[in-house]
Amino acid sequence: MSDDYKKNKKALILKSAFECFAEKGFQVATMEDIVKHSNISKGAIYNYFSSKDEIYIELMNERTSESINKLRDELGRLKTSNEKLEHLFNVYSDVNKTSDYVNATRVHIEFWLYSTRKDDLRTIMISRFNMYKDLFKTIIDEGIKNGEFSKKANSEELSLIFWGVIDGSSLHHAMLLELFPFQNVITELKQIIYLKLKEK
Amino acid sequence: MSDDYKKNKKALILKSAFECFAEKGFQVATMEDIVKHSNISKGAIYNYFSSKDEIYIELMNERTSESINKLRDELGRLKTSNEKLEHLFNVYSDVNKTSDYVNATRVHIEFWLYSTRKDDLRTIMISRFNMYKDLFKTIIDEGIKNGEFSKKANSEELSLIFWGVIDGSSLHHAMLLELFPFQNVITELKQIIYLKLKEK
Amino acid sequence: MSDDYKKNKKALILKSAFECFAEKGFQVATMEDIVKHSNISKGAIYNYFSSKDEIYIELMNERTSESINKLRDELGRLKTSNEKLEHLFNVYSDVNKTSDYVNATRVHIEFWLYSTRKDDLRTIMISRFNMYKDLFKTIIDEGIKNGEFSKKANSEELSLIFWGVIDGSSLHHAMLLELFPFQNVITELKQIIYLKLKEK
Amino acid sequence: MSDDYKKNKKALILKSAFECFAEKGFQVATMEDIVKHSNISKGAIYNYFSSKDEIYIELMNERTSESINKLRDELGRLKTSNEKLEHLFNVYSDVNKTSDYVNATRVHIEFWLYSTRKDDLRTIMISRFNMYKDLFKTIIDEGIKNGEFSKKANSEELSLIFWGVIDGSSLHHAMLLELFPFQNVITELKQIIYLKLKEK
DNA sequence: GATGAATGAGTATTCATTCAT
DNA sequence: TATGAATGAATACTCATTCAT
Repeated sequence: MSDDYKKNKKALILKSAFECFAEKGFQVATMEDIVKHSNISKGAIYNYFSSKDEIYIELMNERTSESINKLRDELGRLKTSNEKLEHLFNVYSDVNKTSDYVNATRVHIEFWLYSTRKDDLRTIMISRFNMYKDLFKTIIDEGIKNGEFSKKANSEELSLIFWGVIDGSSLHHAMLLELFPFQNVITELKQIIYLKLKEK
Repeated sequence: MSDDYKKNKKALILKSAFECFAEKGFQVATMEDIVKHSNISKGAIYNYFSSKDEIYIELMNERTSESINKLRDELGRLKTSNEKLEHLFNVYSDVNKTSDYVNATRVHIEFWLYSTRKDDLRTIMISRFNMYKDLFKTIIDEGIKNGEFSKKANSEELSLIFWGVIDGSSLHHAMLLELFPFQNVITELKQIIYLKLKEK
Repeated sequence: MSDDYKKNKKALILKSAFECFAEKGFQVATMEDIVKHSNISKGAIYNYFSSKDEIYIELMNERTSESINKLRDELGRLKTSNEKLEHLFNVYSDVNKTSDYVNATRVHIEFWLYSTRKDDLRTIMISRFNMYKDLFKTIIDEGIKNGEFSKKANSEELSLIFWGVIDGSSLHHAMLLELFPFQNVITELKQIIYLKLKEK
Repeated sequence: MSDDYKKNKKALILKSAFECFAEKGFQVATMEDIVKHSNISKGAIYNYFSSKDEIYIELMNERTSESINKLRDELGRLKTSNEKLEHLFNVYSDVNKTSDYVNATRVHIEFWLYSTRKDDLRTIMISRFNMYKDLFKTIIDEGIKNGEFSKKANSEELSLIFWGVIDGSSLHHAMLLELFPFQNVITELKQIIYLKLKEK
């Protein structure tokens, strides 16, 4: 079979797995669920992945890489630090409307907790986290350097605040759904962060 | 047996359960784990709780009630909105030093995700969330009313930002441990929120 | 404590046990059920009976002895074989109206099956069965001897038919309840048995 | 795997289950017993049946259907009401010699009691009972119509007596085994029923 | 004697993984 | 490669019995 065929099949399995994990949670979703959802036999799945854990890990790997690459790509196309920062806020301001985002939140946070207890994963997740952190931090640092932002801004902490709000609010949003004014929160967050960035 | 005896036993079981859930997660921790950890027999545990789920729910109920009551109590003793807000920041600025807090985070967030999928729990958790939200919001609203804070402040969104950072950063902290500068983040958060609260 | 007190308590326990076994069956009813139903503590019950099995066996012992003694007593007061036979038919013709009888049937037949698998009980139950069989058989034999019944009657087989119908119909009745015309069956049985008994 | 293979496997499991239930009773026999007796793994059994209860119910369904179909088939081949009735008596006169019959009795009567307490099963069992009842009753009714039997015969009650003796005696036989003269009882029953059927 | 909390072996059921076809 | 039947260790929960008070 061609490599393409295999890649496709793997992708199909991962997609199904994601949907099953989103619906029930990783622990509760069974291989049988994935079999039914994907219409791929149990044996076939085990030809591509050696365990349920591996599916989980590979799935999250792929999703995170994809998401971070996409972000980097988009940011790379923008010029000013202002534009870049703006873009970051927009991404998360829009994203919440889809019910996909709620599913993604559940799966990602469950995986985050899961990684917390596995040293090999923990290392990976920490470096991933730092990538996200640096994404924001670098924008601020560059903005400071080129005079767009105030020198008083603490890029490290502001970045951690930004990602804290993103993850914390995603968690809250996953529970409250339409009751949670995700967009307003992001807008306000942008405002107060800019108060700091423009502080004299 | 006295009511006190029973209360004590229940508390003992809950404490053990919390520690087991913290170590392995609710789904992975087994009743056998709790038996071994608590030195209380399986049958005895089932005399006090009708299921593993009930242990989980009662455990979280108790912890949340306790925590929110404690907060309210402490805030009730303070006079100005400034003092109250300050207190809230301090609570979460200090709390992170204990490894207990990491455990608590893991268990609480896992329960949060768990509740996301059970309608009866979801209702409860939403009202709990609103209590926390209102705790912060009320301080701001009162501060605005009595002139301590700027009228430009959006109490609702600021509250959601505050709790977003608390929960999001707790999650990040649970992974990064001492690598995560929890205190600095809170300090910075306080600063930028105050920028808004003091805005003219 | 007086012997009377003890006897009373035992009787109370047995009564409760019977009602629990009737409701759920011996295997399904728990000691806890008996505790709740009797308002006698678990420990107390074990002071009077050494096991659930013992309760069952003693309960059935008592009920069977009582029932057979009552029958013998009533029959002893009657003179002719005709009267005696008539009485026997009447007893079972009336008995079915009470819902108590359905309960008794369930418990007795379950115990009968249970005894089937325990050699010590089996011996006892066989001798019990023979007592019932002889009760009917003796009436016929005496009736033949004193000329009330035809010499062609096979007392042994007629007795077995009688008790077969009683037990079989009780079983059917326990399922069909008011749909089962117990009384009609007994009446018809009496008729055809009398056809034989009066055969020339 | 072919449908035949599956049917076979199911039959194998049911056969094993029947033997285990016969030996120990449904409640006492464990899934582990069936596993050992059948040499089929626990998981495999659960691939074919969703619970121990389902095994029980499907087992009894099958056995009853089979038995009633066989009876109907055999009776259908016979012409006169006399021949048909004769056949029915013969079936139960012969059947008792096998130890299989004792096992069947135990399992069937335990299931009868069990159904007594489950409304869905009760409905089914009542209709099953009526099939058996009608089998006998119809023979009598036809015999009356075509002049083979006396008009004085009450087909309904005679049928209930017949099945009462069959079930009651089977129960007695299950306890007394070779001590119970099953054949003689049936012979005598036939005689007295015929006395009625030939009554002028 | 009475109480009811504690014990822990026993039970039905699930599910990740394997493997013959 | 794909299939899905088979495996069996693992798990939540039950309940007869014991025993400290």
